[in-house]
Amino acid sequence: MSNSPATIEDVARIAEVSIATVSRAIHLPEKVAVSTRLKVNQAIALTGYTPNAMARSLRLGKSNMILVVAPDIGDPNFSSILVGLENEARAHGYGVLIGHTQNDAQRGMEYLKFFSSNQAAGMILFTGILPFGHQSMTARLPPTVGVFEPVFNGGIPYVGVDDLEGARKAVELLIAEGHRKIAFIGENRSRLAYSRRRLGCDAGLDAAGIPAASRIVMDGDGTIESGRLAVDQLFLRDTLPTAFMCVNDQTAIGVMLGLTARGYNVPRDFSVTGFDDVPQASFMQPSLTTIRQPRGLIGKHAMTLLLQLLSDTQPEETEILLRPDLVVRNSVGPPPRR
Amino acid sequence: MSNSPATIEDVARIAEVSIATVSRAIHLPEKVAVSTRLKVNQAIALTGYTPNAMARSLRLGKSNMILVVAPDIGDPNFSSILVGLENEARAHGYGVLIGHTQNDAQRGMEYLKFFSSNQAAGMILFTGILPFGHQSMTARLPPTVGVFEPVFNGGIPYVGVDDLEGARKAVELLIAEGHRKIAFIGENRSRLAYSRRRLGCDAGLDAAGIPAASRIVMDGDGTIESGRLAVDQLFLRDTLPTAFMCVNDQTAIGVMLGLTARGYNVPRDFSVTGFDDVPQASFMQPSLTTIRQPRGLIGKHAMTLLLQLLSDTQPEETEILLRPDLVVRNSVGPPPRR
DNA sequence: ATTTTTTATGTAAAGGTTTACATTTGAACA
DNA sequence: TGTTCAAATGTAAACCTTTACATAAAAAAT
Repeated sequence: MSNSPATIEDVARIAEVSIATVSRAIHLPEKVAVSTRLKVNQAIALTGYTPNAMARSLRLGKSNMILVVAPDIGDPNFSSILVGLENEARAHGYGVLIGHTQNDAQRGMEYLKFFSSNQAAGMILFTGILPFGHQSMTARLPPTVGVFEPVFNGGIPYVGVDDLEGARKAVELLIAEGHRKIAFIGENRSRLAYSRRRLGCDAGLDAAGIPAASRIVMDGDGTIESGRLAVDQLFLRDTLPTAFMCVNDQTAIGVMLGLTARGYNVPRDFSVTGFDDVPQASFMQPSLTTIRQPRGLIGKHAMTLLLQLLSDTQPEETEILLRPDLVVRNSVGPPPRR
Repeated sequence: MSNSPATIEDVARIAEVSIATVSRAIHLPEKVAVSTRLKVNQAIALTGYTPNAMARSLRLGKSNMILVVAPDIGDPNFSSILVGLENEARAHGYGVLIGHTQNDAQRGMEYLKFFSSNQAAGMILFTGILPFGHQSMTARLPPTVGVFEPVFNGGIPYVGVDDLEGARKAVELLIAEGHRKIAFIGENRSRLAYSRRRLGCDAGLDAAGIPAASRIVMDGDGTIESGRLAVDQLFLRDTLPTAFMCVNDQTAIGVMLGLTARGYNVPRDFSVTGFDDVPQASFMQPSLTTIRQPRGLIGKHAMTLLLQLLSDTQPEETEILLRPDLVVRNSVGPPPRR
């Protein structure tokens, strides 16, 4: 029992074979005689041998780590997706590295080093923007898959929820409850997922024959604050909606906070919907009606896709859209009589 | 411009020196003549050379990755601590790997492979229990630091908030408001942080001269559900408290949900305090009075400590306790008149 | 019994670093 | 001018794998 970890050579010596045979016994067991395979396995068990991942990666010219880049690790959507990613990665012998950029291109660039230094084989992008400056145009990108939000620069496979369909379900619920004046909160041109949600909202309103002229759209960046702000701005106008369809749950929370602060009751006076179903949504007062993101599944699929990319299997699909489910809670009711 | 990444040899050729000199120019610049240093740096810039981390780790017998193990990545406390850890790690040339065990010893064991295979140099433990079975007693552990909660097995450095002091601040607020019948919700012997909070609560009650006989303690595991359950059980008894001091915010949320469901108003009928100040706490109705965890700071300190351990610097302190701040919001008021 | 084919194993190189040791260079000294 | 010493650089080994190629052994074919 030496105290430094066992190497393949220790195993070979004990099993009385060459190191090549040990390596083969591990990676190509069918190429080695049953009797030797047995000896090798015993030696491995005896020594507690684990292959040195560094030496392996060096020889193979390929790491077994996946870098997950997010602008904000604290995003309530992030952790469940990460769980999905991590499970799937581990099942295939990969580990997960994380990095957060805080929307700083400088920091993004630093993560590129993980690839040039061979520390990571592929990348999962949590937000739809390549975290690198425009230098990245010259350096070719590592195998990359976007999650949660389509990648703006294009050409990068993406796994997420069907935003358009989800938004449509939300607006259809509001229409079914009798709402006709519906405000869309969180218009944002630079967020592709948000644009799609806007499109879904419009599609639903179109289908219900609600004239474009009567629609209200407020800008927002998806933060609680932006939701609150939108409410304040709306109350300055003369026409108020009866329902707020928010681009995400954070915005919806902001809207509800804004309405409550003004003494209104949700859903009696106004209805509110969100999107994402973050954990918080179910504990609001009232609990928030929203669209569920299948976060674990998104992570799983994205990792599968990336692993395919890494093994040079051309994946058949370049955009996987998962089904969004409507989660009906207590923030939606019929519009008040006027 | 070849398409495979530049190696130290490419740099050496261009700078017209040996690879040893290049290596030294990078790691021991003072050992190399100014003129050559210049040539080397130019060659590095020209080639875009980044040292191959695998080769480096192999040679050094040491990885530059830190494994962060948590039972649940989705824990609302986790992400901010992770940010602190990651910032500090990156500033010292380390990367952060994450793993979640879901309290499964089997999974925990798998993460041990990261060390035997040299993929990680040290470990941050997010919860006070070693994630390995009892085999770990034989294999010696990698350099490890606990965060958020002291490690049960002992002997492992720990960085967290001063739980006792924090709990004491919370209970003192309740006492100052006039409460005398205070229930502690979330007693749990296997969670060291929770035990300390209980101790802090008792200390505050002792100091106020509130007799031990009049105290109420309910078990709980820190989940929302356990908070709700505790309320249900309390209402079966004949003596009710006027205030609920909860072991963490999740529990407090559960308690508030339980009280609201029964038609009571917080803080008019009952007061509630939490612990942690999770993001959700400020958006509850009413917003939750709680104790703030300096999460980013905890991460930073923990990583500093671990880095010291890794460089064989014996750290002077083995337990770093950060100051907990009371965050006064709207869930606490005077007890109702009876 | 000899040759050919198949199967199992071994040998040695390569992957990109770091660093102990050896060598060269040039300055300082006698 | 020749000798000594310090500083700067180079050479080569080591870290641990994987795998192309070579070899040996066994099985199959002649």
